This record gives sequence, structure tokens and C-alpha cells, in this order.
Amino acid sequence: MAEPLTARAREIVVAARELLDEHGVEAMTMRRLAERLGIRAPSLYKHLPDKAALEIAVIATGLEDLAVALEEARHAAAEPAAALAAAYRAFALAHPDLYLLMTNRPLPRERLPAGVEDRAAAPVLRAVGSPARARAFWAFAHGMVVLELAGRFPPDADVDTAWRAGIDAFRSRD
Amino acid sequence: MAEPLTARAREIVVAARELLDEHGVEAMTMRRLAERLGIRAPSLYKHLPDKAALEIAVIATGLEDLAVALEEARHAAAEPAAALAAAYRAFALAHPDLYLLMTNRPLPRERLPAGVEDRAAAPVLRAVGSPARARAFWAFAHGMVVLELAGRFPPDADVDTAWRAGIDAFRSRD
DNA sequence: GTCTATAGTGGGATAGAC
DNA sequence: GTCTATCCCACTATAGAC
Repeated sequence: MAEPLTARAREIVVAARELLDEHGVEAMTMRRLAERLGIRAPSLYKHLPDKAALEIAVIATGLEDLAVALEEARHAAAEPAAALAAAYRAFALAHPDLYLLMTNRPLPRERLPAGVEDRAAAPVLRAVGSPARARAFWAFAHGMVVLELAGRFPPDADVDTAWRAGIDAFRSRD
Repeated sequence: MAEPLTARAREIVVAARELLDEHGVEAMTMRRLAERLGIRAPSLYKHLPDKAALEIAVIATGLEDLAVALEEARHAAAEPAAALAAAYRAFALAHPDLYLLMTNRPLPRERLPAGVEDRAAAPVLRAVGSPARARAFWAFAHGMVVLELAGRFPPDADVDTAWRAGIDAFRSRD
């Protein structure tokens, strides 16, 4: 689906992710990226066809990292849903702009390495049961994260307790 | 907190909301807004100090409309959480760009009419119990909505069933 | 694989005349 | 309250030389 990137293109993608993590989405421009690499912006186009390709490559690396984080959380867990939620939240808070880039728009599934999306989703599915419940749980976690990142909870809100309440709500009833 | 708008400013805000609903956020520029009103962009600055003020006014009207929709849902409801969720989803799907504008960034609470935010939040709090559970439920609903708007559920996903699963999860346990 | 030069687009905002 | 004229910014992207 995606032609593999050249070594130089991969360096560019790494630099773009650093830009994203350090200075936010609005810093991820072709100019700033070139500047960080010590070259001129037009030179980038010898390695990547356009900005969309850059973003897609960045998103792909983010999905891989998220999948790894969730898989690790699952292994360590007595209470799998809670551990997954914690890992999910930690990832999003550690890479807020990357996280939003990954989730804010339709996934260009046909331009992504095969399986990345499923791999990231699998741990949640296993922890929560049916696909419907997994999607609801994912929505809960995503909602918590984006509201927290956007600073939408009132200043006095206890965000940890809200996480706990949601995780408890999704516990199977015996 | 917010100086009241002049009549002309309110007309401009209405036009901005129409622009938002009909052509998306990227259409809500000072130039396009002026064009829709049959004037030139610089003239807008006689009525509103800057674009931020316009956005805040638009957000305020959106919060009021959302509050009304949720209050109505609560009155009609045998199953309050389900009715609220349905009303919330309907509002967001009917005004996707407005909804995202309203939720994507920190609320400029000090520049908003007093009480709007609380009024929109109150029905959820009453339906769900504790503030923590209300925030979790809100996060679930917000997450569902933004994932749906962003086209993030797989093509074969049954979104209605995911909503149902989340609503059920947040039902009180007897 | 890098450069210079540049095209083309779009945005927010101000000054000052009428 | 509206206008014209304008500034300044930032961005993506291409052509063609080296």
C-alpha cells in the first residue's frame, strides 16, 4: 500500500516527529522541518512527494508506538482495562500533538502499513469483550484524553476520579 | 464578563454560524464572512474587535442551543441517560464544525456569558449521579461524537450499538 | 541532493478617506 | 458604517541551475 521510505525520508520523518513533540502541530511546516535539518524547504520534495505523505508517515510511526505501549500494559496487568487506560492516557499526554494528529481525521488506511491499526486496537478488544463495548471504551478513553488536552475540565475537576468512574462503569457485571 | 454585542454585531455572528454550518470552519474567515454580508472585510472590525471575539460569540450561541436541546431531552425521558446521549449526538451531527469549535480548545470562561457552561452540563449531572461519573459519561459521548465526525470507526462498525454499549455501561448497578 | 528564485494562495489586520 | 489601499504574515509547491 505504501511504498517504503528511503533512509533519508525516514530521517525527515523522525525530525518531523521531534518538531511535533517539541513545538506543536503548527510548527510542523515544510519550512521549519527543512530548517531543523539544515537544508531548504524545496529540497524536502526530493524525498517525499508532498506534505500529506509526511503526515501519513508520522502517523504510522505513532500508531506503532501506541500499539507497543498498549501491548506492554496488557502483559503487566492484573486489571487489564485500567492498565490499558493508564497507558493510553500516558501516551496521549506524552505526545499530545502527535496524538491529535493521529486521531483528528479519517485514517488514510490504504496508505498505511497493513495491520498497524488493528494491532493498536487489539489489546482493547481483548480487555473489554465485544467490539461494541471496545468501541465505547475507546470513545471514553479518547474523550477523556482530548478533553484533558483541550483543558476542558473545570479547574477544580478531579480527572483521575473521572477516569476511575469510567473504568468501573465498563467493568463486566457479575 | 463579556460586553454585550450591538445589534449589527449579532447579525454578523449569525452569519458566521451559517458559514460554519454550511461550509465548515475553514470558511469562517473574515473575508468570506464580509462577502456573505455584502460588505468588505475591514468593515467587520468596526463591530467586533478581532476574530477571537467573533469565535467566542459563536461558541456562546452554540452552548446555549446545546443546553436547550439537552434540557428538552431530559424532560421527555423515561431513560434519561439514553435520551441525553441521543440529543447530544444529534446536536453534534447536525452542527459538526460548530460542535468542534465549541469543544476543541479551552473554554474562554471569563469572556462567556455567566452560567452557559453550567447550564449545558447540568442535565448530564442530574442523569448520571456524581460529578466524576458525569465527566466520564460526557467523555464517552464526546469521544463517540468526535470519532464519528472524524470518520474513525471502521467502515463496518455498528456505531449505534457502540452507543448502546456505553450507555448501558453507565447505568447504575442495582 | 541541494540550491535560488519564485509562483500562487490565503489569512488577519490597520490607516485614513468618505 | 462603509470604503480603498495596503501591509505583513505564513504556507505548499514547482522550475531549473549546480
